[in-house]
Amino acid sequence: MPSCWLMKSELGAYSIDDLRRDKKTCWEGVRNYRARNYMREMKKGDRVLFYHSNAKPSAVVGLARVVRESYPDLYAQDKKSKYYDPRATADNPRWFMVDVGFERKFPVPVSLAAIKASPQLKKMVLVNNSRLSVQPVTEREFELVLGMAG
DNA sequence: GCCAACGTTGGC
DNA sequence: GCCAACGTTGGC
Repeated sequence: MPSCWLMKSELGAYSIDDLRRDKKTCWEGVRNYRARNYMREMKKGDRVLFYHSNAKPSAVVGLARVVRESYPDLYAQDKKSKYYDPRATADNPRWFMVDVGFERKFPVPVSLAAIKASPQLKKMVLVNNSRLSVQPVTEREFELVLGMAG
């Protein structure tokens, strides 16, 4: 059984509509070790809740799927990139990314407020560590969120 | 290795 | 725009 994850994107940076248009995208720019480590655990076919942060309201807005397993994030070695990190080298890329493909957009987003209000979702990482941009989701949590999306 | 200072994330 | 929570950096 594939694992489940939640990945955040700032609404203004890259939205579910952008992913629907692009069909798939590389998830560059993650510069947090925990988030990076989770991406390295991802397997092709894993399911992803796509979350908009800095949105009104912030919400899970759709589904994506891992279509390529982790590989070096070369933006870290590109001086012109805003994701440039001088410590990243060809020998030790330091940062990694995955590719995710569009699956579907929810007709009704599942807001953070709704998730917080659900007693069954109290243990979601999203509720307890609001800053982690890539996080694991249990099978049950995943299904519950899907159910709330109608 | 501790911890203060600083920067970033992200909800509100 | 504010600020709490968290992560990172760097002096000692």
